[in-house]
Amino acid sequence: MTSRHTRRDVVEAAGRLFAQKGYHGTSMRDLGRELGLLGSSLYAHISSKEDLLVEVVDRGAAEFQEAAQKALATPGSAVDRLRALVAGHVGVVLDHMDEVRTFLNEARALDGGHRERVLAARDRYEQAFRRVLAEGVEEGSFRADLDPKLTAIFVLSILNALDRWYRPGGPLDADGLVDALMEFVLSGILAGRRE
Amino acid sequence: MTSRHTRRDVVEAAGRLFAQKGYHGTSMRDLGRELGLLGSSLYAHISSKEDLLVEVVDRGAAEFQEAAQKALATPGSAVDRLRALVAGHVGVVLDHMDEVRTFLNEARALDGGHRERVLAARDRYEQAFRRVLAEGVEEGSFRADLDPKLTAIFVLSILNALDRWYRPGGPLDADGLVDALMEFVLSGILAGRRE
DNA sequence: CCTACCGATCGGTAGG
DNA sequence: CCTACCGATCGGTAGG
Repeated sequence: MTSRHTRRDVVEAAGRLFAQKGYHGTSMRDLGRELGLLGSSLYAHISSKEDLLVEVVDRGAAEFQEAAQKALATPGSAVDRLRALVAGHVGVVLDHMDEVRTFLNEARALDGGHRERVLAARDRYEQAFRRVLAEGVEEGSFRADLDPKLTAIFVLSILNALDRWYRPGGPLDADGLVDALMEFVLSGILAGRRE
Repeated sequence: MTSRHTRRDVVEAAGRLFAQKGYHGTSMRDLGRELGLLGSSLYAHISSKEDLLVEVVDRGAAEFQEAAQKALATPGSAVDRLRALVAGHVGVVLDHMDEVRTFLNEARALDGGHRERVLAARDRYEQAFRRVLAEGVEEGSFRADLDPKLTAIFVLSILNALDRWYRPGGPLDADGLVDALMEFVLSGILAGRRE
């Protein structure tokens, strides 16, 4: 056997530590220790610490983008597509927590060009929500006075905070979480609006 | 004149840089440059970098706590108190953006004891929201099946993301923001629920 | 993947 | 608040 770790192992471990302690809070020696080797040995697999961050963040971005594309292809009403977007987001958070947290919190550690690419990816993702919200207004499902841009921000604010509190295996499973999210977003909290 | 900067100046500048680049992304020399002096000169005002973080974070926590206490004292219905909590939060974000961002994002850089204190402060603040939501259920303003704990998380998720996108001086002023937040939280986005 | 390093930068101190 | 440092740690490289 030649080497016991693949480049992929290194990127995954980096995601774990960047998510936990931040990019600047993680040293290459920390990362080596996580994998059971020396910091300097990592350079057999990668060429710089910043490259690692770029790769982790890009994976997060790609997962969200893919989930959004699938959700937008959901047939039915705008409500159905919004639910698909929310369920897709929950799925990405559960399956790729570390990349998601790094994508959301560590973009500022990237240099200008890479940071702009990440912000552009976030904006594209947000557009998927805006589009579905606007469709819902057109078809009459959502309030006529709804501001798709502002509302997309509100919905995404809730979704982007999931990694801060939601723990799989707790009392609320993924389906229950999606239901609770949709009820809150669709109907709010006031009583006496169903009868 | 003896010194041109007060301890307070140092703490404020630290808040600015910690909010912008993170605790680990800010060096004492960066902080000195921000104030026009050398990194080593800062130690005439403070005793360690970590102390600075503790002080910035504590200020953020105190602002939120104070705002919550005032809001809870608002007479009227639970809806009125919820609006007061939301308006108070918006006020704190607008007036103390740097401390807020440091409080929300840099707590993990604190050592165990200090970090626990911050998490306890966040929990107390969240409790204020839970209490008002539970009151609203009891008085019949909010849905009977509402989960105050989960709903508090949703509302605070939206509020805690404000610093990521809201810019004073833009098209939406603070009052308009509070109105939009309350409409979203109270009524959701579905059409045909008012008539 | 390790050994043996490199120059740069880190938080912080002594003394004025 | 500066000068002149300190030991520790940083990201990274050469050579095997």
